[in-house]
Amino acid sequence: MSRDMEDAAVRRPPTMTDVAQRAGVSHQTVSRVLSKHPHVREETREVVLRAIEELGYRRNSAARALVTRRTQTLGVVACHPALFGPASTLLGIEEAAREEGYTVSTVNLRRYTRTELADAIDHLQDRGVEGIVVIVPQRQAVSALKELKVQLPVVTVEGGHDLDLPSVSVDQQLGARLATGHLLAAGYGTVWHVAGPPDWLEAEARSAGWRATLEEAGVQVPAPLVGDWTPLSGYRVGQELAGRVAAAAAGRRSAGRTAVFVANDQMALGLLRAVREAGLSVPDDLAVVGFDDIPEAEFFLPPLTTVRQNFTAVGQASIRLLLGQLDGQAARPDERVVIAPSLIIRSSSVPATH
Amino acid sequence: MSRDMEDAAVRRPPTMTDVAQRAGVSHQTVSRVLSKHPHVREETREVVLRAIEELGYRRNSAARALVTRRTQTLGVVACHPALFGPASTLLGIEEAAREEGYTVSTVNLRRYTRTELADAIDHLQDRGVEGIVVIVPQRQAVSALKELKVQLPVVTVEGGHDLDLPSVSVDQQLGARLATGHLLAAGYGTVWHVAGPPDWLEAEARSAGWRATLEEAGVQVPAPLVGDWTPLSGYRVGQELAGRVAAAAAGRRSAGRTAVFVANDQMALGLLRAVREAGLSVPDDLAVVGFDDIPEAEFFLPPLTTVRQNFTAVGQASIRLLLGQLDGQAARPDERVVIAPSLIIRSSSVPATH
DNA sequence: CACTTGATTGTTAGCGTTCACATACAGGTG
DNA sequence: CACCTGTATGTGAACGCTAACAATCAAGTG
Repeated sequence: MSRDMEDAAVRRPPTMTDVAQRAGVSHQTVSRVLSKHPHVREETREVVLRAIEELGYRRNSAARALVTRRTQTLGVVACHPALFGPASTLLGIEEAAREEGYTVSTVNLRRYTRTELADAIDHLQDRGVEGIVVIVPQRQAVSALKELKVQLPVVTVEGGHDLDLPSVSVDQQLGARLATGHLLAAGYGTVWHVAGPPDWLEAEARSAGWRATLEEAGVQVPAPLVGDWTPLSGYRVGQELAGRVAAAAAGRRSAGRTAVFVANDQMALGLLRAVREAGLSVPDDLAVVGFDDIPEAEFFLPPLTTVRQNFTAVGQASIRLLLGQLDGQAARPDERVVIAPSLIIRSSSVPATH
Repeated sequence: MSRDMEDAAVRRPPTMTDVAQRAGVSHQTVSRVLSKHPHVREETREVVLRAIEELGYRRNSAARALVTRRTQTLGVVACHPALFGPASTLLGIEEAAREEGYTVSTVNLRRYTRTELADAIDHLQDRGVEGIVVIVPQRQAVSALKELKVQLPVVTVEGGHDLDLPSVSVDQQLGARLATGHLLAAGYGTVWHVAGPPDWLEAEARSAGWRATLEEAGVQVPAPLVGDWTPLSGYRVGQELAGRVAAAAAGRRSAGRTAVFVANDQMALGLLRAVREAGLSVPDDLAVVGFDDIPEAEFFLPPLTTVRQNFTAVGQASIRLLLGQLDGQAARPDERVVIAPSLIIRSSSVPATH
């Protein structure tokens, strides 16, 4: 009985003191070896390392965190992590963090309500993360975050730059300008626009970039159509658009073919299907440009011209900013990183007759 | 100077003792309130809660973990987390874990070498996770894991059931049978197969299910074509297949149209494009069935018949198994969970002439 | 009324680290 | 040779919490 209990006690993981005992040194020397302190004799170092090896010892992270006040953990709040963009960003963040010796704890939200966001941040703070990256693509979430007044260092991603927090985002306006400009340059008279949901900052910025480009070119700005990022919404909008294009084609012959800039690739996919079903040809009757460059885009029918975002860079930048806040005690709410997207030209925007 | 230092010291987060002092009780009473111990007078409970509120106190998770020996954290090792399947599984895991009061730390691998896997698991163990979910879709990774002999509870996902570890996976064979059977039933004489990379267990199982179904039906089994999951590889294979189908069509008229079961939706997309470009029609000249039901599949041209996997269920099951191991001390390596997939029929496999 | 019982609170001792400090010894310096 | 300097080690005290054990008091019980 007493023996059993002893055995059970022995089975618990070895501590630094156990290692010290085995190596014939003090626990502090073991600690020094582990933290690569310079003043340790090579011989003792080896003895300690051998003891560590033999016992299968690993430092207790909780004890370490307790005394150092550092958990070496960062939190991430994400939404829609099964979509290509968010998932890629998440990957970039995790890799960059691990590179710097940090672990990442993620909380995924189904919807972006104030409560859910608050709960997520609470959860992470309770777990002792040292800082948080919040992916806040929606206006609603941004204002919720503004009211929350988190005690920890926070970096926002895709949340615009209105907040008094360091932020990283892709230059969505630029992306929209590249797309729209490309279509105008290719000789299309009009560029329609299928926008994302109104409260998404990315949707807004892409709309704004599209509109500005048209205005600057002195072209009339058609009323934007609105989708919700899903292929289905793109399909529905596409049906409507196909109708208008067909009517226009019947009305004025050769008045300059029309084009459409769709706010993401998934909606563009749905739109392509609708256009096909309407018996129209892409790009001859309607040129299409998307946004995101999901892996599938190259194999759409036809292959989709689109705007590529460097999600890895976004992830890396957000970690850089967060760690910057952790090191330099002072928060620098003015730090903004803007990543430039690039246009990938494929056949959905290049008429064969060209 | 000394005042500054005092201020800095004061600024550090309040402890349980601070709360106790303010509430006029012992720190232990505060602890009892927090852990919902029954024997606390309602009045004191309120006083304590108010003090907590006023000081903005939160429990120090490191101190808690140190004494309870529980970090309330689980680790996940994933690969290709930007792909739909893995990302969805990850999401399911995180949600299920959070539901149970656990936090999830993720490590993403670029490639599945033994070293990378070992490093990832090491990293997680160093961080004190209580258990690990490993998504091991490749044979190579499974054998690496076998040799690793991790001390912690481990659950494998999509790693087959050969390991002496609890495991969760989707019944890939069944999925392949549903797909192949559906095509045979629809009257297609032959079902080709585009397989995934050979060392992927999912690819193997899907091949096996396809082969078995054909054999059971007494149909000749064509040599499988092989891709690497990417749309590009599907495109290349599709070009080859289109050539054969065209040749066959020229040779024997109406000898029963052919069909192909592609091991994932992305390759199916590439294949669809190749078939189109070859001037053939899907499903009239060639019926296509995919696997995964990615959100885009419904909007392919034509909409893709495919096999849907319930990734959320996979995530939940893996957490259930892992927590089961944590509670019931004894590891139960015999626990297997198999999730049944379902066939989603769309027009890529239903000829219009039908 | 002494005696058990249960509710409510407090006291003390770790958990396994790191940090600050003390100690011991070697080699140079005046 | 006393004295400083730097290297190499050990000692003791936190870190902030929970668990185990006391202690106190009110309410029943025989």
